[in-house]
Amino acid sequence: MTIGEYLPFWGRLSTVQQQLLREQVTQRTFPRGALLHGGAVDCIGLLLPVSGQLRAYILSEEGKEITLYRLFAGDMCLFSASCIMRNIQFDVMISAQEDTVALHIPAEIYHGLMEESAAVANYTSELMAARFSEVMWLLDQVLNKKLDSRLAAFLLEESRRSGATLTITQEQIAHHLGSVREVVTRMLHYFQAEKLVRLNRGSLVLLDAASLAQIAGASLRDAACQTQT
Amino acid sequence: MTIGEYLPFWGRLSTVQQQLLREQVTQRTFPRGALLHGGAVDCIGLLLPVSGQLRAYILSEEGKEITLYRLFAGDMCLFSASCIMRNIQFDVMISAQEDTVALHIPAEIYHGLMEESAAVANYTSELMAARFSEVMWLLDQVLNKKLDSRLAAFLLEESRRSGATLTITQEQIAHHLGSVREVVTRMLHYFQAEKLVRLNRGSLVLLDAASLAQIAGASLRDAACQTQT
DNA sequence: GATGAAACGTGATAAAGTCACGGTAAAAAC
DNA sequence: GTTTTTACCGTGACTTTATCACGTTTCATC
Repeated sequence: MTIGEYLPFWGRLSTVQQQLLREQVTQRTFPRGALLHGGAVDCIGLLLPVSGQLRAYILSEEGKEITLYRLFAGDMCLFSASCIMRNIQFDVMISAQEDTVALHIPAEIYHGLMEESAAVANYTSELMAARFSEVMWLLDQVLNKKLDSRLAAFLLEESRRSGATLTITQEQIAHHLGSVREVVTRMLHYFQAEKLVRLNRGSLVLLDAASLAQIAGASLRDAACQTQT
Repeated sequence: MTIGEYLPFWGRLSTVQQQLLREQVTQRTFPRGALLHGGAVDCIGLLLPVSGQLRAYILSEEGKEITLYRLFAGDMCLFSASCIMRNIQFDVMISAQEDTVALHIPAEIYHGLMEESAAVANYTSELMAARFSEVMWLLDQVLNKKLDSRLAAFLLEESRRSGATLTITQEQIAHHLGSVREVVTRMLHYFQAEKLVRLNRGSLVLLDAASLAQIAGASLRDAACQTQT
């Protein structure tokens, strides 16, 4: 696996810069559940997931979580580079949702490239704009949508990746949505009463995706938006 | 007023680029309440407020608003440039809170500079990071803070600019906070009962800033953060 | 099979948003 | 200068979501 394929600006780097990256980029693996960034964990540089899944989220003092966005193979993880960005002082947590392999670019290296190369700097802008866009979408959801539609949309999005059976606890769902377990439990039971899902311990099965999609309404991002970097 | 003073990257531009800006940048004035961007209003390029105040906010289908951030003299308004940024597809509204004078850089000009100059591209990144940071702070507030502390913090921040008497309607306050008038009304009456404020039609007076600050708690950004660009 | 932890269930209460009014003061119209 | 209109404010009833405080079930492990 060559580095260049993961970096859109590769072709616009000098051979010296390309050589520098080839020497400095390393591959790292993170076990499911590992915390990659946030809290006490220091700045580690930039990450490019090759396989697996990373999750960016914020964590309140009381332990409430909400997922900001998730990163899959090929997406670039900017916030592991928050040290690069002064002006970013909020604390985003990033953890591996599955066993994840990622390419690692040390922060100083990337920072140096940004200074030298307009292509790299512009790529960084676009990347940040993409993440910003996702967070704005989230803010709109939190403020203006009801939880049942957000929950239905979440279930449908998950099932796009893993099929009708989702292996996830109700507490994890609540953490994704920025809600709490009790509320998710009650709502899932309402869904079950309507024969939209079947609940098990630690998993659930979607029975009626069409009705869920109707409840989800505008909270459901279409598949096209998902793949955007 | 020279353009260069408003643009940190001015010194790192070529004389040709500087000349281009001098020719293309114009001064515009917007009356209080004018909508500068969002909804049907098209992309206008980049704005640099010289005096006055701009407000960026989102608007739900039902008409609920929340302020994302505000821009004062010297801040650069990125989102009027969302056409520059593909990847930004959410709809941020920007309106003049007061009569506002701003320098205007046409979108194509700025876009061209970003392509050519790493300094401009990096400045754009930093700017976006700063806005992103503000929105993340807001998201945290919305999710994790109670409305009384957010309201108290808002009143204190406003009074920093305009003194103890705030000329603002309860509905406007609600729009800043992403809440609704009724809730703000009830909470303000609670504050009045506690002798923290005195309410009038279309205005209110802060009576006990210290107690308000205590209610505001962690929702109150300190003055240092305010001036950051 | 006992034990402990993780996951789930549920009722009571509180905070905030929604709905539907109605009142009052200020501004505009005549 | 009154009348009319509009913007702003007040309030009760109800819904949604969060919080608190438990209890129950399932599962792995000794």
